[in-house]
Amino acid sequence: MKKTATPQPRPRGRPREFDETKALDRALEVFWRLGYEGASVADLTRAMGITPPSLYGAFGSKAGLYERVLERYQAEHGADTTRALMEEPTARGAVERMLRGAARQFTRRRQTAGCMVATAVLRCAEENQPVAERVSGLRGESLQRLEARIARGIQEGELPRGTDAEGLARFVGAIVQGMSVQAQDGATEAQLLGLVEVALRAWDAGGRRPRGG
Amino acid sequence: MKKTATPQPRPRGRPREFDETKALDRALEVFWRLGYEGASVADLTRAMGITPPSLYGAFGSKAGLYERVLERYQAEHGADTTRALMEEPTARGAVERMLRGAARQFTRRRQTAGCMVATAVLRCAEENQPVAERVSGLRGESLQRLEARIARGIQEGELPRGTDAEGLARFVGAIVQGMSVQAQDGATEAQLLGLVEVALRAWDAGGRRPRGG
DNA sequence: CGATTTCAAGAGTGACCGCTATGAAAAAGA
DNA sequence: TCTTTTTCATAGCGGTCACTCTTGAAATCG
Repeated sequence: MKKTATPQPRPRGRPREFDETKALDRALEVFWRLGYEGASVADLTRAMGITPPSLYGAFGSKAGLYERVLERYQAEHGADTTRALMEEPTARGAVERMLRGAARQFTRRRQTAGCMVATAVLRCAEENQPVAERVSGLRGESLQRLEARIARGIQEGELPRGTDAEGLARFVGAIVQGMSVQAQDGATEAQLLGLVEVALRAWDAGGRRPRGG
Repeated sequence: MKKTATPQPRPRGRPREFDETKALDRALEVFWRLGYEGASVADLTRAMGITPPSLYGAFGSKAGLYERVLERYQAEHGADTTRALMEEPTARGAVERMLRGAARQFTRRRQTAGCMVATAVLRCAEENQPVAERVSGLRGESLQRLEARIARGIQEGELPRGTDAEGLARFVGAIVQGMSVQAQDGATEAQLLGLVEVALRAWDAGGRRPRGG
């Protein structure tokens, strides 16, 4: 059987010598560990195994590379969370899977602790403000998705009608962000799971108005 | 009546011309807003109204200045939290006062959003690792104080005997850290208070083992 | 007063920042 | 083969980094 013809003929000039995806993964590791400002172009090129002109030719700028890295991070490491929200039949189940997953993911050996987005570029020099706003926007989108899933839970009768969807979403978001901080401070998976236990009991009491003093 | 003799005679050489406390407050604002790495010595000296030699003469280094700023931050802005833990008769009351206070404090107008310690220097260049560890240590101490207050609540019978003090402390700490992130992302006091509402209901269910499915 | 001590300011230290000009090398098209 | 196109590595751009040398002013001491 004939192989399908390669859809795009080989481009004109000298072919790229490095694997863009692999280089991106190396850059991801560096940005994750050192942060946007803490990672210098020299750190990045060393890890990626390329020279500065290659980096700028392929990604435009340090900020452009970071943007590509963020996309890759969300596709590779944020997929579990997204799937939890999509696949689980209940909002409660989605949140539980999300939080337990985060506890494991944030404390994986051979991987930088914490989340690359939840606690990234919180403070930075004036000149890097656009990057900070980009990451802040990603956190906002996460909160939106969470809130939408909760709202669906209310509509489907899983949660009481008076439930504060935004408050609940911000609550869950805060737990994830706090777990990311504590993971970076050295917390173990077991310690984070203890935290999650308390949070999930909160969820179970979350929709209703407080019952008394 | 004679005044008590000044305990320390005026020092020999030319006296310092700038007010160290005021300069410290100006530096605090800059570090708070831009972060440790994002704040350059030029930013700091401009805000403090002094020249680099004066800064280095008085504080030794950028890291030394940051250390002094952290002390001042804890004394000035962290005092409410400390007092809540000390003064409130119940752990529950302390946590409630702490969280509501944080919601207001993290969103004060004319002040940088979020906490200067809860989400500071999470990622940084290799060379600044000691600073990151210092701030991480401060967060650890906060968790310790929180856990101790909760343990006291258990001992005094306020909380059930089986309560997971560490899990509960980490839970409350995560809420504060998450609130700091969300405040920096633009959340309002009302939004953070909604989050706190959910968290406090969690607390009320927090000590007990889950009651069922 | 002169001597001593300490501070402040201008000016600049080498090193590193993000980024790029230059030109050789490697592919395709003619 | 020869031109065109693109990528590569060397080398280095102007600027800023944290930090300090040098000089002279402002205080106390004898």
